[in-house]
Amino acid sequence: MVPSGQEADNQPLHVAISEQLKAKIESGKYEPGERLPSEFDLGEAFGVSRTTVRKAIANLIQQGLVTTQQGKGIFVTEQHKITFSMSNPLMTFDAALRQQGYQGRVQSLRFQRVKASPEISHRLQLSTRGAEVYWQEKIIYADESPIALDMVYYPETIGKSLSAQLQAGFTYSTLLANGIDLNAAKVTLESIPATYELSEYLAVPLGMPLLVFNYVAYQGNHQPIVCGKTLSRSDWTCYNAEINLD
Amino acid sequence: MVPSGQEADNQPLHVAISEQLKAKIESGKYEPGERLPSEFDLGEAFGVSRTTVRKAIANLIQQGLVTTQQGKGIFVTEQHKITFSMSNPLMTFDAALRQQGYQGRVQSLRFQRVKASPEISHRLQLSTRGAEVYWQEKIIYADESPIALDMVYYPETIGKSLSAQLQAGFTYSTLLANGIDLNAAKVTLESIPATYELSEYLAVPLGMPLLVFNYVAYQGNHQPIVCGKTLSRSDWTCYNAEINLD
DNA sequence: TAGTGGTCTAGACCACACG
DNA sequence: GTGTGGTCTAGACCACTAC
Repeated sequence: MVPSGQEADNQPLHVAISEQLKAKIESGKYEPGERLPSEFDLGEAFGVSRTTVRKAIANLIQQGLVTTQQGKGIFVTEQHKITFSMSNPLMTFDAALRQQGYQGRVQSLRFQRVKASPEISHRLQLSTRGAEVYWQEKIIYADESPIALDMVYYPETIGKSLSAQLQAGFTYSTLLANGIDLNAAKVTLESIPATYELSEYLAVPLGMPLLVFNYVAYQGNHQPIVCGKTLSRSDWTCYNAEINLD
Repeated sequence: MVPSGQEADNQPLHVAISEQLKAKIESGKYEPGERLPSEFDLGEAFGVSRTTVRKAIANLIQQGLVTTQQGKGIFVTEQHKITFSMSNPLMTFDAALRQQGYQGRVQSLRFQRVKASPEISHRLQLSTRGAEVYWQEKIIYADESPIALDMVYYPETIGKSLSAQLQAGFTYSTLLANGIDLNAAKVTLESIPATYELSEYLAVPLGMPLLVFNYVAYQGNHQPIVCGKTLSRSDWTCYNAEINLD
């Protein structure tokens, strides 16, 4: 009883419906930003219950094709993509944003002195046991959209002396402006689905992919200056690199 | 009427339930690989309908914490993570797999001569219009798990002469074994949610994050030898790099 | 006030796994 | 056969948005 005749059979109804809607989105029949018919209307159009329509919409949300707004409707996702160079680790965020036509801004959620965990001690090569570090969490915005959550650890001396500036601006710019030149880094990149907590910070649906950029950055003399991780919305961000094995 | 007393209020029931289950998983009360109670039993335990339990389980699936198997049950996800070095682009897959204790294997889905698209022509720096290239799609396995889908384009001469070997093995190993030495690459890394098609190839739920490793690899003389993209399960894979700006 | 998506229920039937 | 997750229904109420 697939209504608007289509598709191979023995496919669940909600899949058939979401695939039909997906085709309309990808072919441009529903344009980015456009509102889809309401769940009720879609149910009537396809001859199914609202529950089934909602499952179909959930499929589209998981694929990042639409978002929903309570009281307003279902909207086709608009595309953005900002590329960050791995050759100048994360800290180029502000320059990269500016260069690609966005206004960058940070919102500091937390900036406090804490006892370094063994892992952080190791990454920052702190020799004294139980040394203190500064721990910052901040949200990075491109224009008005939150696109990344940055969790950073600074050695005590740096965090203390640059406290005010680090809370107001971007990490790399602040360090550079104070004569601290980073010229090496060890990084890893992976991806995780957004938890509830992260989905609220970054205004994404539960489970949406986030890129995790894990880094330790060093000064010329191999002294670690900062480490941390940047969790960024994968629908907004991309990393690139040029590799030479010579 | 939140049953097993807990949590702030005005949180949806399905969220409260999934967060409780999540806590039990992360604290180890449900161990990796272990089966959770059935949907029916969970519904009784929490005093909610099966629909609500299913929504809670869906939340956990989206966060990568559990997987379901029809007829069998709900199981806590087991953790794996294989790290690939970006300094030796994608092609080190087999060496990296072996080194980290997995048996690597490829399954070729397609290997055929096609007319190069403008994009591929550009990436491979093909001068003649409408040149032909070899297009390969293959699935990469770690032991018995599919972990990546590799889509590769080779210039005609290479694809033709190494046809049999490229279909049977890993790209980099095959090229190296034939005296083709890659020593530079341009790469980008991003992440996307799995579509239906990809979720079937890689045996993951719809929407699970996939890492997209996009690459063009060059021979010493700056000649592009191969380009393509590797879509890998983000729960299995991680990329790292060491960066020097000296 | 009307329309939208968000939550939740109770119940039905199906497909698959296992003994 | 029994138990499991997968699909689907019909209907209720709530929260939010807009007019």
